[in-house]
Amino acid sequence: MPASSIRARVRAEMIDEIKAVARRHLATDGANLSLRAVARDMGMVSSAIYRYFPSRDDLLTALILEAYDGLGDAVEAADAGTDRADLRGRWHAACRAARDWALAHPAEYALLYGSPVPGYAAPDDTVLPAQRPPLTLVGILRDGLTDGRLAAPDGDELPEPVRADLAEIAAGLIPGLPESLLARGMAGWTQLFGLISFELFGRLNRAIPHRDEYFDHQTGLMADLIGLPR
Amino acid sequence: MPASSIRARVRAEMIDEIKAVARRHLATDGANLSLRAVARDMGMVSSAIYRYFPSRDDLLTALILEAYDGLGDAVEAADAGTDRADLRGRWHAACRAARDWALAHPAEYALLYGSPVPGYAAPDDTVLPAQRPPLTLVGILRDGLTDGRLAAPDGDELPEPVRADLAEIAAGLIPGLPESLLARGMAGWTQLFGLISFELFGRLNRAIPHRDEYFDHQTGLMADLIGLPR
DNA sequence: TCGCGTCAAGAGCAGTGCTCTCTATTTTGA
DNA sequence: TCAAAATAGAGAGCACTGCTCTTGACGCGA
Repeated sequence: MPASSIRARVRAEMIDEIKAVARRHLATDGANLSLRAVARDMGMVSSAIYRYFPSRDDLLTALILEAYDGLGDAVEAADAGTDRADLRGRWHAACRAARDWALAHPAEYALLYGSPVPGYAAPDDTVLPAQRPPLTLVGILRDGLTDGRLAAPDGDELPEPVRADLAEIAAGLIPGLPESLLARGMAGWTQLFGLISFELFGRLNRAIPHRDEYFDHQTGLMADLIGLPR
Repeated sequence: MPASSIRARVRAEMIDEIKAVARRHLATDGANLSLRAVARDMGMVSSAIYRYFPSRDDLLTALILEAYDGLGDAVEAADAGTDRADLRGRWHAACRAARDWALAHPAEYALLYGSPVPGYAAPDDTVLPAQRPPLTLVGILRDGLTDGRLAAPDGDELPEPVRADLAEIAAGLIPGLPESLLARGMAGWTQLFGLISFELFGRLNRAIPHRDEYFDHQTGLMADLIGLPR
C-alpha cells in the first residue's frame, strides 16, 4: 500500500476537489455544469478532467449520489432526533429536514428531482440512496403500527391491482405494513416532493409569503390523512 | 390589409412552422432544444430563425405558453364534460386529464413543471395560463360549497399567517372559498403534480406496474382529505 | 536504472447561441 | 410609377461546449 498509495492518494484528492468545484459551479450556475469551467477553476486543461471522470455524465452521477446521501442523512437524522413515540413530531421533523436540505442545496435538489436530462439515465446504484427519504417516512408509519399508536385505515377498498403492487413494495422494503397505510404514506411523500418543488421552482413566489407555516400546515394535512395522532 | 398581408401571412405561417418543428424536436430530443437543428429541419440557415424569435428563450417561452394552454384546455374540458353535481367525478376527471396530457406531451410537461433553466425566468404572461389547472380543481370545491354538497372542514385551526396568505389568494381567485378548503385543494394540486412528475420522471418505473389504478387511488385519497362525497 | 503506467497539455472536431454584414425581395409613399 | 424603406435569408465569424487523440513528462515498481 505505501508505495503506490502516494499516487492513489493524490488521485483521490483530485477526485474530491473536482467534485467540490463542480458542486460550487452547480450552486452558482445551475444544472448546466461545464467541465471546461470546472477545469479552468482548478487550473487544469479540460482534457485532464477526463482522467478522473470519463464523461460529464459520470461527474454528474457522482454528484447525484452524494446529494442523495446528503438528503438521506438529513432526513434520517431528523427522524432519529425526535422522540420515537411522537409519530407526528417525527413526520414533521423528517419533512422539514427534506425541505431544509432542498432550500440549502437547490441545484442539487433540482438534479435529483427535476426534469431528467434527456440523454441521461440514472445508474442503478442511485436507486437505494433515492429510497432513503420515503423509507424514513413510511418507517414512521410502521413504528406507529407496531406500538399501537397508529391504526391502519379501514374502509379503504384498494383496487386489487393497486393492493398487489403496494404489497410487493411493502414486502421488499417494510414487511408487515398494510397496503392501505403504505398508500397513504406514499401520498404524503408525493405531496412533500410537490411542496418542495413548488417552493423551490418559484411557483408560490408571490402567492405564499409565509412559507414555513404553510409548509408545516400542508404536511400536517397529510399527517391527518395518514391518521397520525395529534 | 391586402397589401402587407401577404408578407404578414407568410411570417405568421413561418412562426407557426418554427414552433411546430421545435415542438417535434422537443418531443424527440428533450429539453435541450437546438435552434440550429430547428433551422436545419426547415431548410434555413440558423441566423434566419432570429428574424422570428429574438432568442432561444423566446422560442421556449412561446412553446411554454402554448403548452400551458393545452394543459389548461384539457383539464377544463374534462371538468366541464362531467356532471356538475358529481364533485368527485369532476375531481377525478380533471386529475386524469392533467395526467393524460402530461403522458402525451412529456417534454412539454417537463418544460412547464421540471427544474427551471438557470438563466431563464418565465415572463409574467405565463402566470395566468399556469393557474388554470389548479383553478379548475378549486373551482370544483367552490361549486360543491355553494350547492351544499361539500362542507368546509371544521376543526382545522390554520395558523394565522397561513390563513392570511390563503385568504389573499382566495380573494383574488375564488372569492368566498374558505381558507381551510383552499388549503386542502392546494394539497391536492400539489400531490397531483407530484404524482405526475414521479410517473413521468421514471420514479415508479419498477415499483408500480398498474399506473392508472394507482393514480386514481392516490387522487381519490386527496378527494377524501378534501371531503368530496363518494 | 529501466520500462511501464499515469498524468497534464495541446490541438482539433463537431456542435451550440448569437451577432454582423451583405444581398435580394417585397412593401410603401410621393 | 418608381425610388426609398423595410424585411427576409445567407454566410461568416465569435466564444463557448463535450469529447478525442497525440505528445511529452513524470512517478513507480521491478
